[in-house]
Amino acid sequence: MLTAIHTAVGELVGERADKITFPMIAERAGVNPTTLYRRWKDVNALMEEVAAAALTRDGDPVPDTGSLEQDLTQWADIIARDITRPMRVRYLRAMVAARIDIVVGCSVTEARLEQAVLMVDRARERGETTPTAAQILDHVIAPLYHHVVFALPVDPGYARRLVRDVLTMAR
Amino acid sequence: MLTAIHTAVGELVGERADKITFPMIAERAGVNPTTLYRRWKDVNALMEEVAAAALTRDGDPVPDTGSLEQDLTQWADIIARDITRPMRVRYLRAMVAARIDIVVGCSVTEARLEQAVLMVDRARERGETTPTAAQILDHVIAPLYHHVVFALPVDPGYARRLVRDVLTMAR
DNA sequence: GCCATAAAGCAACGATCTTTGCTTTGATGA
DNA sequence: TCATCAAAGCAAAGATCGTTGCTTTATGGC
Repeated sequence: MLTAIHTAVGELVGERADKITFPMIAERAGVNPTTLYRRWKDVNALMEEVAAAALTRDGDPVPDTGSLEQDLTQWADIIARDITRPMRVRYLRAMVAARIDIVVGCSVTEARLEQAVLMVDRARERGETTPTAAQILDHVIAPLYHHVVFALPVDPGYARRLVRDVLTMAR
Repeated sequence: MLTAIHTAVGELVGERADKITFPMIAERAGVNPTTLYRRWKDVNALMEEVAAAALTRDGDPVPDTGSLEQDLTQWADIIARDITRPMRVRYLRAMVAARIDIVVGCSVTEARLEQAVLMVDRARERGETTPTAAQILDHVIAPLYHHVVFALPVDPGYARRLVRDVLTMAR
C-alpha cells in the first residue's frame, strides 16, 4: 500500500517532473485519491518522504585504492555518473522545486561528507598530505551538482579535473 | 502593460514560489487572464522571460583593486550577498523548478565567466600567477550556488575561504 | 478622418483538482 | 466471536484552471 504509493511517485518523477498531482499518483498506485489528500498535506509533503527514502539510501562503498588521488577520481566518477542519470536529475530538480532541500539536501551532503572524511583519514594514516573533507565537498561535489542543476555539461574528464584541482590545494 | 505583468510575476515569485498561475498574475497586473494565455505558451514561458530580464541584468562593475585576491574576495562577497537574498533564492528555485536553467542559467554563468576572465586578464597583465577563469567558476561560484540551492549556510567567511582555496591552485 | 489589423477584454464552457460527508473494510482486543 | 476504532473507498459538490468564440478597443496607414 504505502510502498505502492512510493513507487508510483518514483515512476512519475522519472517520467514527468512537472505537475505531479495526487490523482495521478493514486491511479498508478491503485488507491483512491482521497487517501492521499487525507494522509499528506500536499504533493510536496509526499515527494519529500519519497525523496528522503530514495536518496538517503544505504552507504555506497567508498573506493580504497591506496592513493587518495585514485580514490577521489573513482569516487567523483561514480557520483558524476549517478547524478547525471536523467531520473536522478529529475529528482534533484523536484527536490529543489519542492523545497525539500532543508531536510533531504542536508542529509545527502552529510553522507558525502562522511565518505570524504573516510578517504581523507585513510590517506592521512598513510602519510599523504590531503585537503580537508570540507574542501573536497566544496571543490568536487559542489561543482558537479552545480553543473547538473544548471544543465551544464558533465563530460567524463570534468570530474577528474576537479579532483586534480582539489589535490593541488593540499600541497 | 507588459511591465505590469513582469512586476506582478516578480512579486509573486518573491512571495510564493510554489504554484504560480496565470489568473494570479493577471489579477495582480490588472489584466485579463486570457491575454496571458494567448501571449505565452504557459507560465514557465513567462517566468523564463522575467527571469532573463531580472538576472541578465546590466554588467555589474567588477572590482579592480590591483590584486586578484582582493578582486576575487570583493567579487565573491558581492555575489554571496546577492544570491542569499530571500527573493533571489526564490528566483533560483523557481528557475530550477521551471527548467528555465537551459536558457537563463547558462547566460548567468556566462556573465560570471566573462567577469572572471576580466579579473584574471588584468591580473596576468600585472604579472600575477592566476587560476583560470573556469577554475574560479568551479571553485568559487559553484560552491556558493550549491550552498544556496541546498539551503546550506553561507556565512561571510565562506566566500573568503573559497577564494583562498582557488588561489592556491595557481601556485 | 476612416478603415484595417492586431491586441485586449468578456463570457461561457469543459476539465481537473480539491474538499467533505458518509459508507465500507480490516485489524485489534476483550 | 463480537465490538470498536482507524484507515480506505465512494460519490457528490465546490473551486480553480485552461480554452475558445466573439466583441471591443487601440494603433497605424491611406
